[in-house]
Amino acid sequence: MDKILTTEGVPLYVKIREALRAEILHGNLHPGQKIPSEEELAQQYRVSRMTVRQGILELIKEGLLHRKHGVGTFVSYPHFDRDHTHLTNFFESAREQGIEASSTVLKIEISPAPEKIAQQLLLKPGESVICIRTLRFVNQTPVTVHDSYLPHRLFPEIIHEKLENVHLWDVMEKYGYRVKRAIQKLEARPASSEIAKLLDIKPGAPILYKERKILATDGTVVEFTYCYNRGDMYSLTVAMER
Amino acid sequence: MDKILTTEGVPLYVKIREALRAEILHGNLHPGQKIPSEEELAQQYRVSRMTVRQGILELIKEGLLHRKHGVGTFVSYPHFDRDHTHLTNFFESAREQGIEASSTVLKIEISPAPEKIAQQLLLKPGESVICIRTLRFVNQTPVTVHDSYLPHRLFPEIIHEKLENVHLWDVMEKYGYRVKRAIQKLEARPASSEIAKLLDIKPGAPILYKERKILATDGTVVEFTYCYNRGDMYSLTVAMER
DNA sequence: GACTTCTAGATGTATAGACGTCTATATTTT
DNA sequence: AAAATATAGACGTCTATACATCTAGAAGTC
Repeated sequence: MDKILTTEGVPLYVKIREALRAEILHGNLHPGQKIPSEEELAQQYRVSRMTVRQGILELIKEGLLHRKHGVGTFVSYPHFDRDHTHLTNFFESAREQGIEASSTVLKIEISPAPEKIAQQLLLKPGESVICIRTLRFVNQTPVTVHDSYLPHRLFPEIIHEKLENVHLWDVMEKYGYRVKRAIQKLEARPASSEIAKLLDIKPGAPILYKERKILATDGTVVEFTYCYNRGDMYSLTVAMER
Repeated sequence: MDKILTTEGVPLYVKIREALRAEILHGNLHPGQKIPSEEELAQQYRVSRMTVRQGILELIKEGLLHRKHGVGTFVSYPHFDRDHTHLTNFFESAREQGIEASSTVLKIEISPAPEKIAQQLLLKPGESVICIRTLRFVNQTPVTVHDSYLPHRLFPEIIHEKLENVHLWDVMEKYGYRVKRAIQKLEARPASSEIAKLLDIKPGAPILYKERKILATDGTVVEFTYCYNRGDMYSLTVAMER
């Protein structure tokens, strides 16, 4: 079965990588099965072993294949993706789980960006930002306080929008920015008296504290938010890969 | 400055990778700066270009370097280009940041799996598991308690291994399992008196609590761990996509 | 001055071959 | 039967070389 790969302009190792991926996806190679050795594939596709190797190594990095020195290369078992890698919208995921969710806006104002915010949003010092403090409820119980900062330049009219019970991200889409990626830093912190009062808990009670940077599809930083989540009513599940 | 790397048993590309890492960490190469070309490094270290390339490519995968076709290879800016959103090995990432890390084993025993553990590890009820409690230190300060559960069947002799100051994942590799993926559930919780004593904090102080399931490259569940991290000394950064 | 073209330097792709190291299995020895 | 040993197969490391492609800046042209 000598295969000749004729498409031009595509590197050979990419063709081999994709050929292997197709074999796996179509079930010709199934999970746990050993694939042909580098040498065999090299002969089959009439390329050098190093070229085959480069293709295989990329599939290993992706997690589709794995190998063991001196033994061989094998197809990995697919992992059940229970939504973990994905960024979810508070209202959407609450609705999916049949939970009642709502939100109120406690404050909204325009002011010059504090230094840290300017740095995170890639703004010039003093450029103006919209600051929005919201309180979110699950089944009428307050669970989260958000202090969000958005570049005023990108969303000039947002203060006139209805923001109650609406997700900011949906509003952003009206301005042409679709949320794509979040980078979140997580810590456990004691509740300050201010936050404790809002969340109806004791000062010092554990808070899941998040600093969150949101990027749009084009890479623009559209939001920076401090999140204070009630420790006893909030958990976050994430998947990470090596 | 022709460098001869004499240590035996270590691949050349690893030596070059570590030499470059050292240059960056010690500030001889600073963020944004262009590093010597592959050809120059090859001559400097007296190896072939492909060997240099392999070392560089690994640092790029780590996020320490980045490159542009036709231009050159550059040192990344920390906390900006550098990707700290991947699953990291405690000891490796501490070393990369120049932080002193250590760990001790408080308990190790073999017992039948509790129901929840069996479910998470995909074991039959009552199948035996290895339970390991470790305490991790950063600069001599205790920061994390781990209660890890591994299927006994997969790692029969692990209780005889040296586990102090060694990452479990490195030991697992001896048994042919390479860690690939983690699914982690995060919460903020108050410290129990037991955990508080171990971490040298007050009971009730905030803990970043994690339940962590670890999958190997072939998809096997190799570990389930409860992690108790000191809230004031531990943070986790994750990236999520829509 | 503005535009186009050329070129040096850097990374990207690809080859062929050599030898090292690891693992499972078959073989031999005890 | 059990243990030690040898071996074949597969991946891991490394070299030397060649040419392709990309980018920034230099050189030339209008």
